[in-house]
Amino acid sequence: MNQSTEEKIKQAALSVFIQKGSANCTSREIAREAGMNVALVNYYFRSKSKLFALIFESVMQDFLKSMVQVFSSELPIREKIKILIEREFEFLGKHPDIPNFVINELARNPEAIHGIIPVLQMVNESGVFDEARKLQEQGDMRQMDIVQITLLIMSNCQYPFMAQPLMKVIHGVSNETYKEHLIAHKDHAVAMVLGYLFPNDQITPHE
Amino acid sequence: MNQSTEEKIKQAALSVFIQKGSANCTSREIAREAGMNVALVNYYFRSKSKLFALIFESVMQDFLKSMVQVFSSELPIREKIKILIEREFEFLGKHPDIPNFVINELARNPEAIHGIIPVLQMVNESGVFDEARKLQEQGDMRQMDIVQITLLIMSNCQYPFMAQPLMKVIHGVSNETYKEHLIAHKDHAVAMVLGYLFPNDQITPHE
DNA sequence: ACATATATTAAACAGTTGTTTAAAACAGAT
DNA sequence: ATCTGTTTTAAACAACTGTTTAATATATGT
Repeated sequence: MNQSTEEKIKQAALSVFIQKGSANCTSREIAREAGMNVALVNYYFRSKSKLFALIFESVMQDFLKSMVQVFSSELPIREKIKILIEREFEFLGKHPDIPNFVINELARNPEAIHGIIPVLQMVNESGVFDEARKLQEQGDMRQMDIVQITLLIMSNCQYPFMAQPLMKVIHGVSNETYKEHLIAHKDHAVAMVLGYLFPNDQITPHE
Repeated sequence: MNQSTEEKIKQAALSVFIQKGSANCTSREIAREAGMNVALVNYYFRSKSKLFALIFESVMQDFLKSMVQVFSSELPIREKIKILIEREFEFLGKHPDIPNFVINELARNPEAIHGIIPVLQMVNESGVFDEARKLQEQGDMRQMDIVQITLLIMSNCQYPFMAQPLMKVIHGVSNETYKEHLIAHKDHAVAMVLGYLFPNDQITPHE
């Protein structure tokens, strides 16, 4: 509970930025959420845009960290993909607003681009994609570009969370029902992606 | 070229709203894009939010129209899904910003909810989901909830367009290269979704 | 030509925005 | 207690927001 003022502001900014986006929230809103005066936000972080840059960078890190970690582990490729998708669903269950936030800022906020450099560095250092390519060459994996493999996995993980408001209204289901659909969808995503990437496997390994 | 003032404003509003979102653009910006005075926007549409409601409603219509149309056709189920995905890619190729726009407004703009009622009506009247359920019962289609089938299809169509800025920066590819990836991805989406929904088919029917 | 309704403009309105300023409250050291 | 540096506050700043007003231009019908 004994949290420094600086940390309180960061946490409030994280919450407000993700919920409303950088353009649709005010400095005063962040200050109110942190329970203090507006001037303090600029006292600690110079400007709203500098604070945003800081927050966005850390969100980008969290957003891609789990993916990178799984791939630098020593598991067989099928397990890696399975665990990757499961981890992604676990992460998104806790932070369902992050994909929309990230994609939206990247598309609409020119400043957001700067927050990406350290993430690129992390991804490159991890050698994720090189390893994926290697596994693809030596194995029975379907031949397709790494970009598209990434798309395959991320589409089926992130979109279901991003589209929650749309899906709820189209199908007229409650929050709770949709959460159950999300849980069930995880298994479909694993089975479908594995089934497509490894067409020679008869039955997707279960459990 | 002989376009009425009202239509000019609508068109400018459509463009600006989709590019920047309802919260991140100004009435003056819309007026400037339409080449006229700010006051005219309110003269024709009363307020910014009324104009937005109008635009959002029509975008929602376009957004879901093709999907509904395909399903009320008389094709066999596999063809329906294939054409549905291909149409979706065609539509998104022309309007890549719409999914992000729709999902973002629904998540962050309370007013956007109102724009959905006529769309719901359209979807209900079309009987899309009832027919999908019927096809599922009588055929060899994998048993899964309609919500999840919708998710399967929309995820693999819309996300690749929504994530374009993210993917470009992660994989370091140009606009043109990514466009090629999108084209190639369409076939993967068709094959993967059909392969998963109809597990008894040996090989996905090709062309 | 004139009268009337419509379309368009520049200017103003009150409220909000990010940011700065100057004063106050607080801490710790001497 | 006094000094010193740091934290916090209320108030102010100019710029910008959506919206309105009152005046001007344009079109239309007679």
